[in-house]
Amino acid sequence: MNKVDKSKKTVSPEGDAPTCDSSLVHLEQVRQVQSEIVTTEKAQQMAQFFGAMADPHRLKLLSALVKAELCVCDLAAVVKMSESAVSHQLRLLRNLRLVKHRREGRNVYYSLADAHIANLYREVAEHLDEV
Amino acid sequence: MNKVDKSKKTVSPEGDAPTCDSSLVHLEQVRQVQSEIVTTEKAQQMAQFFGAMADPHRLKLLSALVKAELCVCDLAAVVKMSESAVSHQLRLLRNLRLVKHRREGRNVYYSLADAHIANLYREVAEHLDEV
DNA sequence: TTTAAGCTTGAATGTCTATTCAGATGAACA
DNA sequence: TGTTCATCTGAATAGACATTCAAGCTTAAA
Repeated sequence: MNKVDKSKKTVSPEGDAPTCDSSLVHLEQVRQVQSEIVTTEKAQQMAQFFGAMADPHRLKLLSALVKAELCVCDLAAVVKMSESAVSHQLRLLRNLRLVKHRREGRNVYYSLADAHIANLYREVAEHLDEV
Repeated sequence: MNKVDKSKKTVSPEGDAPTCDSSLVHLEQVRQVQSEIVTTEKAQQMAQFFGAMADPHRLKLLSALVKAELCVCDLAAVVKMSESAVSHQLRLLRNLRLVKHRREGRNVYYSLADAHIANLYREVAEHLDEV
């Protein structure tokens, strides 16, 4: 998770002819691919999403929530973190819509936002077993 | 992407009885879930993987490689980064087996390691469009 | 209405990460 | 063999992130 595009490097201005700073082996292909790749905005959005899952503690929280809806103090106990730390992480997951929450009395219960998240989690877990 | 488990917090030692530092609303459920969640090792492995996709520049590289096999200088041109920066990022992706490479003369061509990566990429891209 | 439990929050600190820069490697070509 | 091109690498700097600590809400029970 980082900023992005405080970059405007010195790369061939993609303007004309086979000019280039440090080559460009396949100019045509570069142009074509350049027009097809993901936009910076979308890439940032995706990076945020992947970033949310790029932390062992958050993955443990998610793997717990795959099993059951749990309140903060229980989650803290399950993953052995302080409640404050868990709360910070849950806020992040909440902001990115990976989890949702509801209040019941003094407790706040968290659960996965939707089935996609669980599926994605499982897919990667299985992918890594294959390799 | 971070270290993990230089943590051993002060949470109920999960050992015995209904003891607990700061409550524990559902002791039984906590025990059960605790036995079912992902291991720390696996969580770290998954975090590394997600971490590899948690950067806009790397996502652009991957989205380019979804379209075509490309050499380093072309990739640099496509995503408008220095070749050095691209090389650093590709090394990371290579180490985590997201991409593979082959040398041809003085050029090194990169491509996606397998179909899983492309699928995962597309899934998340689409998921984010839904919301 | 006091007190406390459950959760959230902001600031501060330590750690990790990405880029840049300079230099090194390996392959091709003169 | 010497030179150039394409890529890689290590060190250093700057920026991002996670946890802790202390304090602030909100709800329920005394």
